[in-house]
Amino acid sequence: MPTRTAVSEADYLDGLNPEQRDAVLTTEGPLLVLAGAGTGKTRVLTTRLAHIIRSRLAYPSQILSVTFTNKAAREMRERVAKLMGEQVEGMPWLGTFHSIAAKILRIHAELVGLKSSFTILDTDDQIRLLKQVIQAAGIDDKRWTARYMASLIDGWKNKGLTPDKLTANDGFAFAEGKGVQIYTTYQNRLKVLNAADFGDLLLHNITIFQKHPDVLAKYHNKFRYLLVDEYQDTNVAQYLWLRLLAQNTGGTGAHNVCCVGDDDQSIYGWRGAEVDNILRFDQDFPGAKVIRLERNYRSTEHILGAASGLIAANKDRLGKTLWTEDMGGNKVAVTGVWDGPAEARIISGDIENWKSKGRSYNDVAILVRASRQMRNFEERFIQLGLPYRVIGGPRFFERLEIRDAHAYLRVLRSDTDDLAFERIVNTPKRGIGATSVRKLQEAARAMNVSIEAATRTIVRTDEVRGKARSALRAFLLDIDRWRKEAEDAKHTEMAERILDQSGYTQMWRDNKDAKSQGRLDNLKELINAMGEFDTLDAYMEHVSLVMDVETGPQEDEISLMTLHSAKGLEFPLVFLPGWEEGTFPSQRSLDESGMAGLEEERRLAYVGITRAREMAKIYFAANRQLYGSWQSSLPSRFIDELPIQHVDVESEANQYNPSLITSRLQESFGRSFTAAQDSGRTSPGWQRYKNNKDNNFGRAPKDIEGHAVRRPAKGKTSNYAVGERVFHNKFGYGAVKAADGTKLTVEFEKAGEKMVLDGFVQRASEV
DNA sequence: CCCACTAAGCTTTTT
DNA sequence: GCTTAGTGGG
Repeated sequence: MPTRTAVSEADYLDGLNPEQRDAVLTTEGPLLVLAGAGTGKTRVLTTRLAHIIRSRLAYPSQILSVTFTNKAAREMRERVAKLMGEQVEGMPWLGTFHSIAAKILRIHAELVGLKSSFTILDTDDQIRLLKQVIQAAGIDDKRWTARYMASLIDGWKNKGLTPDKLTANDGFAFAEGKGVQIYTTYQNRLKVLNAADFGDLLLHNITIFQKHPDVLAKYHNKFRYLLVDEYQDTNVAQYLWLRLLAQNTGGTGAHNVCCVGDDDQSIYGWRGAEVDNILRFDQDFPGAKVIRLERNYRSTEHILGAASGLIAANKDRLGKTLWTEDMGGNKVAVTGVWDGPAEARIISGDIENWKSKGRSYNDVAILVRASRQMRNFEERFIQLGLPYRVIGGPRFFERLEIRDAHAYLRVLRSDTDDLAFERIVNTPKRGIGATSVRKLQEAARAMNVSIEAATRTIVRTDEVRGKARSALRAFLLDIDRWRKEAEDAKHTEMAERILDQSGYTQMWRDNKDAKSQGRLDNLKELINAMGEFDTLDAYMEHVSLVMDVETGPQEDEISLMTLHSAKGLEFPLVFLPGWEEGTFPSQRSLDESGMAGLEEERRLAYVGITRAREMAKIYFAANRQLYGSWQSSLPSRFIDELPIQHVDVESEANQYNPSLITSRLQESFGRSFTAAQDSGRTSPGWQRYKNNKDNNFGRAPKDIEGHAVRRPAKGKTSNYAVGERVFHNKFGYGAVKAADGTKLTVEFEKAGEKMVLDGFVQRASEV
């Protein structure tokens, strides 16, 4: 047992403000740290860990610290190590919810009917397995797709509901009343396969803790302190798991649990996160201390003021008042533009301007609501030759070729991994068709053995004939040989050999698709990634839980990402395009979740603005192309909610019809729009592009000047008369009710009354 | 077994 | 409008 020693000269506390210091030093009892954006949350977390260890309140191995992402866990580990110097032992219980749950489950797997060597299924495996279960149940698999059922089951697991707990719930309302049956069968299949999906990791932990108090007591004794990052993002299962562990830390009946989070940055409600968890903290842990970190070290007064004013419109929040000593600076700029391409032109121009002042591209981020909005920017950047990187998007380990390669490695490791075997038995094509595979599955079921075992039997009968039979025989021989060779050869060497000898790499070499070369490169990269681990087992555990790959050294590049991926990051200059009703707040979010959805969208807006250190620029377009067709759009309500004293409003010169936004914006801001210069055709990058006639950028400059087609004639009044019947691409047919310049009020037959620009309608008679 | 056509659907993302 | 998954014909 470590003994408590007073720390006289605690240099690691230097430079902390009073609240931060309080959060570090309040080690005993439940503590909620409400850490606003940019208030030094990670610093507090890591210093607190260092403090607990340095003061000998606990050994590193007695502290449980959970995060959501591997990135956060990695960062925390690195920063604690830095604070502690070299002599610190590792922190074995610092990791993501899932990696820690997996670690615990491997120890007690048999208590839930698994073996310690269980495999962790990814979403892809999960869906393929569910497909089989749904088909076996004789349910309409068009109406109840495997993907949909997987999301239902995930949802139940996120709520901590095992099949038996679900019956009291609404499990019968799905899949022709067989929702519970599907779920139960799926869970049984997982058990037979000795596998767990991501949701199971937590759920099995909860089951074990609830049914085996002796096991739980062991962890109570082990963990003296609990630390949770991003508490606002926890779902019910994570909450239950935590509650169970927190009941009795150090075996003393204490609740030494410290949760850190920000209710205003809860943006994952759609994947099961419960803001309620953080709002309710002091009820869950009576006597909890709450510390607010409100001093912001990131942004200027105006950025903070704009963000705070916006988030104040939310009702469900604990409330914080962020402040900064960084007074002055630029106001948040709000700019109206004509359409998406114009938005990309203007922002690109701004970025070139920034660069020409000696600042770097790395300082700049463009944060969008939905990834489809990235396209305009990418096209423009490519034209101008501006360097950029897209953050997020499809991840390395989720790629088809990587999953196939992993399936080969899984078969190498285990002769009972049915899902992996099925995946590669005919990849590359060996002439083993769906019929043959079905026979193998049926045989396996009948004999109650794995598919590989069933295959070994069946190739000696006449059940499978001809090419399929010889191919299966050859495949089994390959597998046997690989397993034998793997006893001596290095795992990277084996992987190369298997991919080669199975014909898998050849398959991609023969494929004429443009993506094939990239896939081959990825396979090489995979071997590299494997080389960083000593054994195949170590590598496989890593990939199943750490679905990301270390990013290499940074070039000087503009960052392009979604608002969601931007959480936790900061940039001197932040662009926030697409602030239009329907796009942001997202219509779908509003339709599906109503007021709660709107509040989450608003929190997303808050996250966006608070990423900026020096300058935040918001844009809205009058016209937006959605699902192929153009539609006119209105500025986001969030723009109206920005406090006027922190905002500057401007509009793209001669492009955004100011009368369209008068009602909303000029009233709120009480002033006219100033003009934003569209440097689209004068910027240095555009000059470069124009001078390089031979450039091969794919898109004709049509997009760059092409919007003129749609622009209503300037200074003219509308050609449409009141009462005239018109057609609109999105809203359909309607009658003109009023005309104000080029702005028409139309009563549409289906869509009701809308205000549209006359450039968007045609005479009904001319359609 | 492969390719070509059609239909559908279409935020956000981690593990 | 564009991608992806599923189907049907050759």
